[in-house]
Amino acid sequence: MGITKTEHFTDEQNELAILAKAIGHPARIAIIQHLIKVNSCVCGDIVNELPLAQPTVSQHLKELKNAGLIKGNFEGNSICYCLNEEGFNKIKGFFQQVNTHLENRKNQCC
Amino acid sequence: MGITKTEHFTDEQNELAILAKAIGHPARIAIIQHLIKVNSCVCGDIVNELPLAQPTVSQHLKELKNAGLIKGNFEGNSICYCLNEEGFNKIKGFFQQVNTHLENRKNQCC
DNA sequence: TATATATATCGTAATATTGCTATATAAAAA
DNA sequence: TTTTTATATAGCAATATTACGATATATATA
Repeated sequence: MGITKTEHFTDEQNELAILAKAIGHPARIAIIQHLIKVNSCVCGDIVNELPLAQPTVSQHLKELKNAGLIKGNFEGNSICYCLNEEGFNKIKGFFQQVNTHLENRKNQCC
Repeated sequence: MGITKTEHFTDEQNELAILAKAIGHPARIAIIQHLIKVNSCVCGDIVNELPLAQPTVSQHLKELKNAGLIKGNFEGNSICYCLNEEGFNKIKGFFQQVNTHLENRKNQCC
């Protein structure tokens, strides 16, 4: 098929998957890393930073935005982008659970 | 195309993307959550836990294993799965950087 | 050894993703 | 108002992913 059976999973599981999937591309990792470095910048800077055509970058930005991982605001002629806490806070809890688990389990692994 | 230009990104960016992408499916989130809950279990338990056919689950397990997020060891007739610290440790640093950034930036966002 | 049980692989259909060129839109500057 | 600059969208080709039934493999038990 190629179609994910989202209806059989919980909202939380689907939401976490959407967030992780959005992060799961090297171009989008690069965008996030760049925004960490410069705090905020206009779209054009990201286009210059990446080895991809402008429409492709625009598409990646859209996906990050839809997932709630970045925000974009008009700033004169261009659009200023920065990280969106909301999205990252949602995944934070998941990885904290993983870490707590990994720290607490001693040699109970198979 | 449909082909990611991995050669234009750093090894770290590609590695992080592979890990996030592996997590980016509700079935694989469900598998990880189940392993957190029960510490370790055999493949069949996961098949029973998920609303997917056995070959589909097997495929998801393979992807998590290839990404280094779970480990599987023979245990008699069946295979025992548990989380693999290695993979999760690799993403940990990335999210720590994100969190540090989000905490430190005040209203410097656009 | 033969059979049962557990898991993986093959092959395939449906759908999604990636990346591009061409083009549209929208704000700013001339 | 026209032009420039910045970003988004449409449309498309190549490739990847998801899911399944059928089947292979591999260990354990009888």
